[in-house]
Amino acid sequence: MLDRALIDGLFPADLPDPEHWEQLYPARELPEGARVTRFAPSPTGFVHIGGVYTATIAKDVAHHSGGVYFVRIEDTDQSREVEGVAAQFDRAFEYFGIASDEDAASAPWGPYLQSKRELIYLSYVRELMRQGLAYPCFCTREELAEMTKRQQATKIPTGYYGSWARWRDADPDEVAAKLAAGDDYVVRFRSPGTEGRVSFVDAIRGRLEHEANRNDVVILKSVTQSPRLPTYHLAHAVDEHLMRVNLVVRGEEWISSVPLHLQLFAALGFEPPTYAHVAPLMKQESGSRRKLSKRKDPEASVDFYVDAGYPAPAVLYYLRGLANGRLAEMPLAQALTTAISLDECGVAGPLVDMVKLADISGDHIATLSGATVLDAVLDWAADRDPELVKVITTNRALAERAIDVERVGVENPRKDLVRWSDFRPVYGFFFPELFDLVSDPADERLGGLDASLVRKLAADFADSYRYDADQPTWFGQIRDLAGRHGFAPSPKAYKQDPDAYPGMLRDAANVIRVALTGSTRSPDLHAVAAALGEDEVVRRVRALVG
RNA sequence: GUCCCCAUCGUCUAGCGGCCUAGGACUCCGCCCUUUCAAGGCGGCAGCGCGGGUUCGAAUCCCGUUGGGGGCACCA
Repeated sequence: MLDRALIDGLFPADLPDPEHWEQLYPARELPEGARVTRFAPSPTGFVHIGGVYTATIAKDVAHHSGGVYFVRIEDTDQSREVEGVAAQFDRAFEYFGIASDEDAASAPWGPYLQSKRELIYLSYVRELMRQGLAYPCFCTREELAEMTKRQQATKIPTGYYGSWARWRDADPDEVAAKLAAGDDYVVRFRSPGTEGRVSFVDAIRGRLEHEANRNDVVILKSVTQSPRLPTYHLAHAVDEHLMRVNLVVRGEEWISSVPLHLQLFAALGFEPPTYAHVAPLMKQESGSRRKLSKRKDPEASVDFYVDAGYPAPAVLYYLRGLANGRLAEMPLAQALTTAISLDECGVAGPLVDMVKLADISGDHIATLSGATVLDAVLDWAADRDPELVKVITTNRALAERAIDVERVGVENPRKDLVRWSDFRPVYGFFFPELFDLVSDPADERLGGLDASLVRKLAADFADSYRYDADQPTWFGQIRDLAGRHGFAPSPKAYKQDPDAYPGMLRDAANVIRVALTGSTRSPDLHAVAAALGEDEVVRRVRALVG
């Protein structure tokens, strides 16, 4: 056992004892059964959609149990830290409704940034060392790498344990000498056991069993760093305890660490939290599947959803459905307020399905009022498409007429908007400033009709065009036009003798549609013509005449 | 290498020993509605990885196997 004075000499003289922190951070006064959960992202400048998924579950469970959810930034690896992430986090968390319930100004359990908790960790590391439950290790990274290589070569478990634990029971004099010489070191946890198995109950998976931890893991990083920070493992135990977390919702990749964490909680004299390990979001890749990757998959980042303008409720609804299949069967509004249940969470690791998300999103937008959609589009476009913002605001009345086509006063609104970024390609044609005239009669959107026929058709339409408020009368013009130019009077007639006609009514109507909208898919033509006005309709169709 | 987790239509899933000739949703396909594009309605294709048990009876329980995923860092 190391000399107490020697140990204390490694830490600031005025470092408080654990008792100090215990008193500083009171137990939370919450109703029976209340869950205190947390979301603990590391500030790498990237918010993973899987983080939103896990945080949504954590926050939901906390709130439905009368408890609290908070965000704690895990910035113990300063080398990975990225500038300006705080603002980025705030935006993303706000957008997806996973912002923290409390912060250092509103609650006494902070700081919520691990790098600001240095002294707390140090108190506990010193305490562990005083009790002989932790010790300094002077192995260099090179020595450690060499050790791992030898272990792999002899096919024995890798790690710092047993006879491989060079400094675990080193001669105190040797340790003192190294320390006196100012050698660099880390502090390792003295793992109590190398044998047996541990068993614990996971709130999602039920009883889990695992080989006990045998490794003397690093709990405090190199002394050359400032601030001198702990590893995740120690910070986890200390923070969950002091911040009075009683339910840890985290990714499945942590299951293997539970035996270690349980040892740490025991060594520290803490009550361990309940764990809930969530299955990771997956991505299909040529036959097999893998975890959604930050590097390879754009849809792994929340920015992808925000930038494309997927409405947050749609994304959240999709994610909640992934967590609890039962919620996917409910209407969106209900699913968003119904509690997620941990024991109903899937354990397999679902593939994120962008097609399904698109369906959900389209359905959701279809339920929104035109004004709501417009406001959301404006909001989305604010710093992404200034031109669109300008056009919409200067033509607000037209924009409203456009968005209301087949949305207001119909039983089944059309679902042509999946993301806010769709507004421009889908509704942009309503605005002359955003519309490119279709002037090539051989344009492929025209469906391969003979160019001279297209010209004649367009000229005839433009010459005879008259706006009529009555839809059947208005559309009658196109029907008559088609008839005059030899198009089949009915689909049936066309099918009987395709060679006798240039096409069907739909083909003729398509020419007008493309001329007016630039697309083969558009809202009802009569409504479009009404919104555009007679002059603009004629101008667009005449462009095709050449 | 070793430890752990997982396994129902292409995808998300329901199913927790007989209500299962396996239900729903998305995709896809067909039909209907429609003077045009959508939307909508109806219908269809498609699944319990494999092998052993247990049981009167297994998608459901057990074992094995295969396949997939993850951990084994002074990253979280």
